[in-house]
Amino acid sequence: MATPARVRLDGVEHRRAPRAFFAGSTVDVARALLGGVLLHREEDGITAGRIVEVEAYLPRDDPGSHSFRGETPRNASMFGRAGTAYVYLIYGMHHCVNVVTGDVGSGEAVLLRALEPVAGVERMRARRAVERDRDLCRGPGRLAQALAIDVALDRTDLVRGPLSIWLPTSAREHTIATSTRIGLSKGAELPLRFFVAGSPHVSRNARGLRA
DNA sequence: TGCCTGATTGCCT
DNA sequence: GGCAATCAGGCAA
Repeated sequence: MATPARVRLDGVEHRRAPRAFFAGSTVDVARALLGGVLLHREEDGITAGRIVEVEAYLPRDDPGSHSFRGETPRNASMFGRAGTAYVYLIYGMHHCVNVVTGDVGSGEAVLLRALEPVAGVERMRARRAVERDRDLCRGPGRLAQALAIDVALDRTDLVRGPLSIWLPTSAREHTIATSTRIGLSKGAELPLRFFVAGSPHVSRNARGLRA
C-alpha cells in the first residue's frame, strides 16, 4: 500500500517516524514519542491517537521487563530491530502495544499507555462502549481495543506496516512529567513512566511526579 | 502435565 | 475499594 510521506492530523502536519527515530536510547525514544501519533491503517479506514503516556522497559537489570528472563517465543519481537511492534495478550483478555527500541537482541521497548483520539473516533466509539471520548484510549488495553490492535500485529514494522508512528513537523509545547511504572510487582520503583502533564487523556493520576 | 501469575479493565458493593 | 474475567507462558513436579 502506498503510504504518504506526510499527513495532516489534528490540524498539524506530521511525518512518518523513520527507522533512526526508534534506534536511540529507550528513555529518549519514550520521551520523544509523547506528542507523536499512533496510526492504524485498516482496510476501510484509519484510527489514530496522540500519544500522551508511555513507559520505558530497559534491556538489562530491569526486572519489570518481559525481556528480563531472556528471549522466548512470546517476547521474541521485543528483541527484534528498532521500529518493530511488540503486541501481547495480558490477563487473557487485553492487548498491550509496545514500540521496540535500541539494538537488535537487546530487548528494549516502550509501552504505549494512553492516547488522545485524533482520527477515526467514530470507529473507536463503535468498538468501545464508553460515555466519554476521553475514556476511549485511556489505558494500554483500551487504546489497543479502540485502534483494533491485537497479536496479529505483533512483529509488524512500524516504519512500513499498517501500524505507524507520526511526528509533528513543528514540535508542540508540552511538559513531560515522570513517575514510577504502573502495575508491576518487580522493578516498580524505577521512574520510567512519562506522560504529558495535565492531559485529561492520561490513564490515571500518578504519585511521585516530577516535571 | 498441572499450577500460578500477569506491563488490565470494568462491574459490584 | 474489592475482585472476577480469562488464557498463555513459565516453572515446578
